[in-house]
Amino acid sequence: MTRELALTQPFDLELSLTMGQAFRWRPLGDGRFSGVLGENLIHIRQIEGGVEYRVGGPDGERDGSDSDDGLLRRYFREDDDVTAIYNDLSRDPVVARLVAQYPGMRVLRQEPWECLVAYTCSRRNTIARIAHNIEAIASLSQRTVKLGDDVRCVFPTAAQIVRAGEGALKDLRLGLNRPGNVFKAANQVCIGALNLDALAEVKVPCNEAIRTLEDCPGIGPKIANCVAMMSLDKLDAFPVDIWILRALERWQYQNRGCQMPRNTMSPNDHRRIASWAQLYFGKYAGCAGQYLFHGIKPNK
DNA sequence: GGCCAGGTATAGC
DNA sequence: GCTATACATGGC
Repeated sequence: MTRELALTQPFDLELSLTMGQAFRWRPLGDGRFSGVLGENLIHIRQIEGGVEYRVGGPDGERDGSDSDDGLLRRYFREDDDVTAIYNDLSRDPVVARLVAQYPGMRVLRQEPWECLVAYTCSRRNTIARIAHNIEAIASLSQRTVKLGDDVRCVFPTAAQIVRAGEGALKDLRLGLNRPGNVFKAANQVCIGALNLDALAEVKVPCNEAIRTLEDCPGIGPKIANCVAMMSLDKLDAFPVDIWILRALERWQYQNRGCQMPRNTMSPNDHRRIASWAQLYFGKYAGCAGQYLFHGIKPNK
């Protein structure tokens, strides 16, 4: 059964799903996208005034419900005041231009654990290969969800990854992300040393969440900021990668107070730039960063 | 082959 | 603190 969901604010489904923040959406070729959200396999496309979607679970397609609507609204951050965010971001002329050019590019609210693993795989990697890595890791759950002919794997819990073992991860060829990193992170979550849901609470400030994440082996400032922004509701987090550095340089942000790193970027350089960005772009600095990332990346 | 891709940990100063 | 370097894998 196809279900319609009204979305009243600026929204570009394809751009939001494919710009490189989330890695489990595949085009089905007819304007629809297939993706796994928790225990649900979603087929979705944009229509006038919102989206229409179908949903499947372990036993195949089922009727959508109000709670599925809620799941999608939450994922798309429909609860944000998008126009207010855009107005706030438009204090900067470059971001203002990008917002006008790409309206409706939302920051998706991803699952923290999956987001952490995905960005742990992002070191010196390409978006296509991160997606490939994530699908490989998903297969470790051995739990499928179905919708018609489409069969996908649920993303494994930290406990399932620990159970699968370090050797299973090694076989997946995760590149610079040593298998040990994902495995160690899974262990930290398993034993409760890293409680991602607690970090998502409003009372936990961005910088505190980031500090906690950085205590985890294999997680540095870039990944910590990504996880905070895209899964822990800290829209002021500001991940700095080589594309953001290029954007800051290309659009001359040195002239707006940004202190660029001299050579290779140290954790202190990252903290300095993130602090500047939070002052300069404001409380939605992460959204500004997402626009800079999209604006600077080739092959759009 | 050489270079690059959403970085991080480590060892040397 | 800062800097250089190793790290794993695949595409162009």
